[in-house]
Amino acid sequence: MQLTRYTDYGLRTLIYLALLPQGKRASIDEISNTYEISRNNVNKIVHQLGKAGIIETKRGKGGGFYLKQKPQELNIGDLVILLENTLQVVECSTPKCRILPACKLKGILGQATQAFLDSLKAYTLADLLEDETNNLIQILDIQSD
Amino acid sequence: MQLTRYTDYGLRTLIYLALLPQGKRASIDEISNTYEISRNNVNKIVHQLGKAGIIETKRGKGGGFYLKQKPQELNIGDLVILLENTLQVVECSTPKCRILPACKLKGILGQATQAFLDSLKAYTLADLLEDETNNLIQILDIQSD
DNA sequence: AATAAGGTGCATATTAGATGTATTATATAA
DNA sequence: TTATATAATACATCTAATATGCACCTTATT
Repeated sequence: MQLTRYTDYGLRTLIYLALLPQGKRASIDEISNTYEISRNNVNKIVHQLGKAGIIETKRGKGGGFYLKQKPQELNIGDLVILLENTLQVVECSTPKCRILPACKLKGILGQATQAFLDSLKAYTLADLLEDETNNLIQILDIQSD
Repeated sequence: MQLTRYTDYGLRTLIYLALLPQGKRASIDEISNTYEISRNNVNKIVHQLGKAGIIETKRGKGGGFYLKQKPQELNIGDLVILLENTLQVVECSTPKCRILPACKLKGILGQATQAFLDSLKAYTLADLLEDETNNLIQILDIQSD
């Protein structure tokens, strides 16, 4: 049971953006280089987050993107739902499982998935930033100016 | 986020076994044909369940396997832990994530995974068998003799 | 016009998972 | 003791989702 790297990278991108100084933009290359992840993947993530209204993107020279919402307003559960392409933990229909009409497993697994998401919904992006002993801003080499 | 088919098939195999009349054995071919799933996959599952002491397997003519424990003693959460090869929902180490030492996501996702498993731990194999309107035994064509 | 950025589409590579084939070990029955 | 039916084991191959690469388009700034 794993989330896709896409989802992971999406959350990391948002962590990066949440740490940017007010008014500053990030670029796809910047995120891609910082985390050493594929430029193309970041491209898609940025595009999706932009369409979802979570970040504001701007094309052209001097363009880039930044968080449109406050970190404490971005719920981790909702973000995972947005980024992950499927949350159906078993595939009953293709090929069709013989016991589908009488199967109680679907419902039980659905409940468990809901418990997973509910647990995540107790946190926001802001909760991913706090840390006492280390410093994410330093690790990510985010400039303060 | 999906469980492997292996896990799904493992649970289906156990459902089948739980419905067998006392003293009767199933074979790999029987399970494989009934659910129309790969013989080889069932082979591996049966082997693993045997090693784990959940079923009793017997080689040779007239061999086969049956549940060693009662359905109400087999916890779904534990079964998923047994069958699923990884429960680490993100891979932080390969390649190593830059923010690993300061990352709070790991813990939050770990909690959510635990919530998923705790939800499953409220059920046993016996809970997968009850159903009022349909009849699993009929659907699976399990003979009563 | 040049340049730097995101947007879009498609091709390719990678990998986990699933399936296939073959052989071995074991047990039963004829 | 031989034939047969079964699980155990090992390894090869196929498949599909995911991830990455490449090319080009669109937009904005200088």
